[in-house]
Amino acid sequence: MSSPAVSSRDLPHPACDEIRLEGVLHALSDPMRLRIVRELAGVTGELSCSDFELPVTKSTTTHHFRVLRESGVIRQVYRGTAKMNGLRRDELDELFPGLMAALLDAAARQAASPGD
Amino acid sequence: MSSPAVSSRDLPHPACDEIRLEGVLHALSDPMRLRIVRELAGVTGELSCSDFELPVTKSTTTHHFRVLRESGVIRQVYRGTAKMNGLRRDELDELFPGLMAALLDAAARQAASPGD
DNA sequence: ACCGTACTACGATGCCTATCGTACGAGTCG
DNA sequence: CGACTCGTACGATAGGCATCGTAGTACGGT
Repeated sequence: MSSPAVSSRDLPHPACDEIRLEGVLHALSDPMRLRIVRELAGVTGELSCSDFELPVTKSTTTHHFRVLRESGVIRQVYRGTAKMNGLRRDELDELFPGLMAALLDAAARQAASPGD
Repeated sequence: MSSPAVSSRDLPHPACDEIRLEGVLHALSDPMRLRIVRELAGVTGELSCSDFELPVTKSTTTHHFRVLRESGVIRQVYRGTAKMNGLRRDELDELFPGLMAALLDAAARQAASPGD
């Protein structure tokens, strides 16, 4: 099968009105998580956790994805053995218009700056 | 005297190219500091540390202002016994265009939302 | 010189968190 | 069923941090 069905085990996500700006900023203030979010923003579909090549162990990776999900930045769903991740872009844009765009642009600028 | 001179004791500030996005986000991910920044953004001039009425002790207030300064979000200068604080808005705008505007707008929306 | 105000320095405390390793559960494929 | 992959859970560890209280420094005014 090329596209396994969504598994029954689903994960808790905060509702839109439970997403706190402080939580989002805290989630993005970690270099590893900012990197994950930038990568997610750069593709159209979803990415599995193992699509990321991060310089940390799998346990730590799991931890970072959970922080992102619990802060409301990403949405996660099981598809087979894989756990697919997607930015909650639409919801965040409605909650905080222009914020994600400005953040992603800022991250891109910093990554392109000579100091990097 | 209505406007005492700037004191000789000056404080270390990061240069523009030393300001890290992660550091700025971390600084703003604390409710107390976000509140300080929002207040600073709402006035034209500078504010002394004691102009803020925060529900923490002065030691803790000092700590928060230092975090904001060391992350590059605010500029601090002694004027007499007072320590004046101002947003580094121009520099941040050049570094990360639109970021502060989006952040302040997001904070304002959250503060105006029913959940608050 | 003295006092009061504004802010700091330092130590303590309790909590949070980024990281790891190992052991385990869920699903897919042979 | 059995092997393999993906991701989780749990415990440990080390470091960071928000908070406080107390003692101290710098400056301005009397």
